[in-house]
Amino acid sequence: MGSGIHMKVKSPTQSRDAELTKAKILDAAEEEFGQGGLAGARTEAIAQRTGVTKAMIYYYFESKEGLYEAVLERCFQGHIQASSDPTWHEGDPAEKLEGLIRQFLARSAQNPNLPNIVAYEALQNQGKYFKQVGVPQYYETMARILERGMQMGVFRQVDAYHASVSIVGACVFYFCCRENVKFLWADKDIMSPEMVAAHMDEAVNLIMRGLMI
Amino acid sequence: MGSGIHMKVKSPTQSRDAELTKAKILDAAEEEFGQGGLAGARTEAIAQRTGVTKAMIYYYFESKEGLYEAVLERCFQGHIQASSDPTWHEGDPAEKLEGLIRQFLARSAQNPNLPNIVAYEALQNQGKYFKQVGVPQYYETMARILERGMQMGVFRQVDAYHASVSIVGACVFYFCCRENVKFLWADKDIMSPEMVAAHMDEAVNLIMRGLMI
DNA sequence: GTCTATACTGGGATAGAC
DNA sequence: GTCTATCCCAGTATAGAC
Repeated sequence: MGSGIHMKVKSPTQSRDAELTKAKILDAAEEEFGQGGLAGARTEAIAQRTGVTKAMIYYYFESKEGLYEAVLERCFQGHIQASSDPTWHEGDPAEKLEGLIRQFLARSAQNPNLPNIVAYEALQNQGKYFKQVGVPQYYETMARILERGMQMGVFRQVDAYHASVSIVGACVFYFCCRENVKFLWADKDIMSPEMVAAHMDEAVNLIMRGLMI
Repeated sequence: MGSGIHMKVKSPTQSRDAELTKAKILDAAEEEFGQGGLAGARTEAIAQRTGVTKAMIYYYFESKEGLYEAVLERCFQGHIQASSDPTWHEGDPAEKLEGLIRQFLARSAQNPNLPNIVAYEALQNQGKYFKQVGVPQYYETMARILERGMQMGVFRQVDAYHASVSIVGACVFYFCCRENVKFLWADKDIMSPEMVAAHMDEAVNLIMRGLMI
């Protein structure tokens, strides 16, 4: 998963490994940005999580914004790469859409920072960095599956973009507003595997049935 | 709507009207909290919008948190009062649910601060103030309509709470993440009446069809 | 490459005059 | 009831030693 360029075998056991430090900063930053967004995150907190000093952050990423961009690129790479797979546009559109949605839900459940960052990006930064990283193309992929499904008579007639946004909303709201809705399940952990599976099934059913002819 | 206690008829025309000042602060604060949430809002900005000084905010609301609570109570009062209307639980459940959803969408469109505050509450405050103000009961109302619809055989069998969350998500995501998705419509204003109406129809159709037997 | 120390700024909150 | 002035903490960013 590393760049592979840095394969020094004799690297000393001491804490002077640039790639490792960078990676640790990115991990900590993702967590912080997930909690406060770009504006709310504290560089001091990121440094403390990482175990280095604030100065290191500026040494490697130049600014808070630079770090934020690096985090965004790294953590939405999965979504973006997945969405550019041409096989989404072959075979049964209903099956493909369900696959895309389930993958999306699985990623959100596995890393709850992602949904938070999505919401914060819109609220704090007007989606500026998102556009830069190429997230909008994810919606394009979904819309294209919908278009093909309509042409093939699998889906009813909808506005592909509006529908895509509503679909993503039905999936992601549970995660990014989990702190608001957790009160509905006093005795359960909202991110437990069982609860996540239940949300997945409910959301997928609502969406797929909502689209069928 | 005022307390009624303060009914001085001979109040001078000069700018020394407590109720008016309070109301102006609340208006400005709602806007600011909509843009930055509790943590991100700046009291200085609220004061400037209002045309008074920061000191006034503390004079009337004691603290930033106090102001925030007052804003929340005022601006979600509509949702909460509406949801406690017993007539939601009479007549055709499908019709009632659609009515509730359309009302919810209309309110969100009319005051886009609401969806933003909803999201910020979850992200920044873990829904703490929301619970205080009684927002969770809104979901209870929706869940109850769903339950009755299932009993009557109008809706298919779903988990009423999970479904409610997905429904709200499908409705509200368009608004609170409008800055992320605006790029999908390069030439249109996402909050224009036409676009809002289109979202409404798509969301309502997706949800209602998704629930029907 | 990593640290300590510090310059600089912004923002919440309060004291006290009017 | 409203203002000005100010305290003080927190947070970004940098300089410079090691």
